[in-house]
Parts: sequence; structure tokens; C-alpha cells
Amino acid sequence: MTLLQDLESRLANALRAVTGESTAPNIVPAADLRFGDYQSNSAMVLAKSRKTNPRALAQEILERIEIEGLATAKIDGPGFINFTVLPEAYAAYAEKLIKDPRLGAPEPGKGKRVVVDFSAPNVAKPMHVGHIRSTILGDSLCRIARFLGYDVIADNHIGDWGTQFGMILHGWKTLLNHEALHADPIAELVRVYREVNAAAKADPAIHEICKNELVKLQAGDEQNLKIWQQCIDVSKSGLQKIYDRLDVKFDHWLGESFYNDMLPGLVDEFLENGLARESDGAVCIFSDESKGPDQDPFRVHKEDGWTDNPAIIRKADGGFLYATTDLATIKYRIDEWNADQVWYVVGVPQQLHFRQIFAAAERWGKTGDFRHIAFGSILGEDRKLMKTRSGDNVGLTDVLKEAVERAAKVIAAKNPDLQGDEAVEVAEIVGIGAVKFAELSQNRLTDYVFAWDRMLALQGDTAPYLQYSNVRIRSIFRKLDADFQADLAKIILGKPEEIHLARLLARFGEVLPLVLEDFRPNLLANYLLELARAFHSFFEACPVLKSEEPTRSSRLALCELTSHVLEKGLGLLGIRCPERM
RNA sequence: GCGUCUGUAGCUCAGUUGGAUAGAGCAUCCGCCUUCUAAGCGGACGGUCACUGGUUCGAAUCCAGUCAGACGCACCA
Repeated sequence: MTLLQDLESRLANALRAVTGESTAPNIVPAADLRFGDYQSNSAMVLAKSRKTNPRALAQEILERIEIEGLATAKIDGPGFINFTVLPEAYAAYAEKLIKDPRLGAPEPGKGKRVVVDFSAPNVAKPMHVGHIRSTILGDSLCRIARFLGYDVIADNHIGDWGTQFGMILHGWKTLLNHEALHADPIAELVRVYREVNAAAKADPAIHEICKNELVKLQAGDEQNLKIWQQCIDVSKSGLQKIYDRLDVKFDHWLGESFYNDMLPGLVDEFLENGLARESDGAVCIFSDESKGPDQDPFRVHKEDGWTDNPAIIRKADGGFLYATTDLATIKYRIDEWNADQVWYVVGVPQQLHFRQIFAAAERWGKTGDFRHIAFGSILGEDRKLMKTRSGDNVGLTDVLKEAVERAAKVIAAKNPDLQGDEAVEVAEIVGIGAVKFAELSQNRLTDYVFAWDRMLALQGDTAPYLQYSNVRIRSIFRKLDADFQADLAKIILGKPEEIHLARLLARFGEVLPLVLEDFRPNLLANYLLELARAFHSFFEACPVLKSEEPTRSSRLALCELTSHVLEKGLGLLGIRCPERM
């Protein structure tokens, strides 16, 4: 039980005693430490509905609440109840956390299986900065969900069957440089794709050839299938290198091609059940007439009023689409994997698509908790969306390379003692961590303009700031002469910096569940910054090794616990901690 | 045209869902290494929360309207 939960249950008891009925307690961390550690506005909310004086009601609550030994409470302002946790209570809780491998975190996901669909790059194309959000956000959500008890299946739904293969096939047959393919497979595939793309735009005959190659592939042409398979294989191994570097893991890579065979049957089923019908030769899912037009994703308002906006699941030429594959994917995840929830970490431009897919799945009887975890776009310097096809986007590999190079320079300047393999390793951890943290520390819905200095900053509110606080801790323990057992230490909190550090350590378990309420790892990132700030202040104000017992052991234990929380918290964001930097 | 998202300090962004005097980082300025790593710490400067109304004890947050930007709206993914 966290301190917050402890306070809430005591407040709930007091509220029941005062009102005679059970009322949800409402406690949040105080906006300002001047007021205390936690604040409740329950008295004001309650007074409103009962039309009584909020301060008088708060007074009644205070007379009934039992918080001896935990906190003190007082009434402030219009009727806030402010709680100040006693230093002894923080100390006792910190001692408990040291022995708790979960560091106070609850397990709200116990018994729930969730499929997380993220990253999902197209094969035969390099990952650029635009792919970074889904990959990093999705990976972090997987880690956090697992820690909070969910049974997580991470699935990389790669684009391995799109129309781009018509051009790639034609390029493979006419333009491929086998030596170049061997040296850098994805680069060569991209070169080929771009050349054919340009040629097809200029010459309709080439466009027609590409279309035919695609039709042959889809019809099961042996040669084309073989080339396709080779493209997938080299692309996957190229992608895997980036994922390894980012420390991102998937349980499955079930791409679009995996669902290919299921699509004809799916469309037939939709037709037979009356869930879809033909229109202009295409098979479409239309709006549910019983619903109002404004609450239906299959209708949209245009210049001349409400008009159909169906989801097309089979084109007039017989081909299948994105929506068809996504429906097959939902069926598989619900029927074969028994998923309770499916989280789609996909950009905000696709929200209409997901509203349609989710609505169609519901009509189809595939029930589950489906969430589109949307995120804002990364914009180019012209403030326009970075388009995949424009081709001149910054590659993800280049970003990582630059990040690690910058980190290496800073290491060489700040800590010349680090040499050789260790310096290389630390640069990797710091550089990649900076990139990930830049992404995870902001609200997922905000668009931003890509800028090197922003993404690769190493000072201020960054991953290196967090890593550095842990490095300072590890440095203390390296200088320790004897063994130290943190779980046996008695914690005594005296200086304000010690109390503040303990206060933030206690909040780890409170923040974590909030992250999954709205899928916002930035809450964890912001918490960790606060914690690190508290630690740095503590570090400057409170000598550890040079202090006398029992303060020395107490501070060592606080350091150890801070290190646990920092490493765990960063780990949940997919960021590693170096021993020194 | 309609819908979704966004608009907060010079810049980049938070703001735990309606709480108290709106917070960080960067930049600028002033201090702090003879003591556990200065990628740090302490302090200063910086705001009409796009605008106008409304709801109420109380609004950056909710509602309506206006302005600005991004994205989406039938056979691409």
C-alpha cells in the first residue's frame, strides 16, 4: 500500500463517519509544498452537494480522521484539507521500499492480456525519425504494462505486403546491384525503389509493368514470391539491428502477409452476414442506420451535407486493403491470442481508420478493449508533416549515430578517465538514452519540429541528467570500504533535502499506474526528473561517507533506494544506466 | 464545408482530468569545485495560459463562439 492509498483509506473512513455513506476520497499531491504533501478537496466537493459550509465540514472530517503516526492535517483556504506526512512515516516507508522489489508499485494489470501493436515499419524502406515515436512509446508502454502485472504480447505488424512490391520487384529484376545488396541491403532496396518510383511517375508504361508484377506476386508467381521473401529477410535483419541498438524486443512479427490467406474468407463472411455490401464494385462497410450521423465513423459531413464514408474491405479490382488486414488481425488477436485489450500505438492521422475498424469489429462480435494510442507528428523544418515518400528525411540510424558521437565528445571532455571499450559503451548508453528520453518526456499528442539539438541535448531535463544522478550514487558505493546492507539500515530523516528525497521516493508507486490510465510515459519521465533533482540537492547538501553514524547508514540506504528507483524507472522507459560517465 | 488534435515565459515543453501565488529546461545574469563525479547545486530575470463570453465558492483545464496552425474525410498504407 502506498502512502497515498493509506491516507485515502483513512480519509474514506472519516468521510463515512461524517456523512453516513461511503464517499470516494479525493487526494492528490499538493500543488505546493508550503501547503503540505497531499491535499484533499473532498470537503469542498461534499459541501457543495450538501449546501453546507466547506470549512465547517472539513473541521468535522478532521475530528474523525485517524492519522496519528502517519501525518498531520489542517484546513486551509476555502476548505482544503492539507496533509503533511511525518518524517518518521516517510522514513518507515522508505525502509519498507528497500525490501520491496516492486518499489511500492501495484499490479492493476493482473490477469489481463494485452496485445501492443507498435513500430510496424514497412519493409524495404529505412526507418526514419518519423518511426521513432511509435517504436519508443510502444516499447515503454510494454515494459510498464508488464511491470504492472499485464500479460503483454508485443507484436510488430510490419508492412510486408503493400503495393510498393510491384516497384521493388521490377527494380530487383532490372536494376539490382548484387554487390551493393550484399553490403547494405536496405540501402540498395531503397535505391532501386526510388529509381523505379521516379521512372513510373514519368512513364505510364513502367507503371503498368509494376502493377503486373504485383498482380503476379499476389497470384502466387513462384519467382516473384522468392524475390519477395528475400526482400523480407534482408529487411528484417536490417530492422533487427536498429531494434537491438534501441533494446526493443517483440514477441511476434506478424506482418500484413501473415493475414493474406484469411482476407477472401473475411470479406465473404462480412457479405454473408450483411455487415458489408457492394458499392461501385467495391465491398464496403457502411454506417449503421439506427445511429445518428454524428456518432458514426462511416459517415462524414462534406460541403453538401452528410455523406457515406465507408470502410472499403475489397477494391473493385478484387484487391484487399489496410482495413481488411486490420480486421483479420483483430480476429486473430481475439480468437487465437485471447487478448482482453489491444493497444495500437499509431499516429493521430489514422484515428478515423481506427474508429471504423473498432466499430466494425464490434458489429462482427470481436469484443475487446481496443485503444488507439495516438501520437502527434514529427514535422520538418517547414512545419509540414515528414512524408515517408519524400525520401529526404533524416534516417533513424543517422540520429542514433549522431547522438552517440555527441555523447562520446562530452565524455572525452568531462571524464577523460573513461577510455576504450568502456567509453564506447557509455557513449552508446548515454546517446541512445538521450534520444529516447527526448521522445518520452513530452506529451505524446503534441506535434514537434525535428531539431538535432532538441533531440540530442545532454544537459538539463534529459536522460543524462538522470543517469548522472545514478552515477554519483554508484560512485559513493565504489568508495565504500566495507559491505553495506541497505535492507538492515535504520533511516532517519533530518535535513529538508533528506525529507524531500524520501517524499519523492514514496511516489514511485503512485505515479506508475497513472501512466497507463492515459498511456503517458511522460508522467514517469517527469517524476524521474523531480526525483533526480531531489537527489542532486541531497547530494550537495548532505555528505554521506563523511557523516557520522547513524546518519551515515541512513544516507547510504537512501542512496541505495534512489538508485533502485532510478534504475527501475529508467528501465521502464527503455533506458539503461551506466556505472560511471 | 465537417471532424480530430494543438495554441502556456525570448525558445523547447510540463501542468496527475475543476483547486490555492501557473511550473521545468534552454538562453541571459550573479554566486558555488583543497571535501562522495560541476553532464551538478543555490539564486535572479522572464506570463493578458490565442481572443471573447458563459457555467461556480474557484477555470490554463469544462461549455459556446472567434482567430491561427497541423492532420483526416471512397478503392494508398
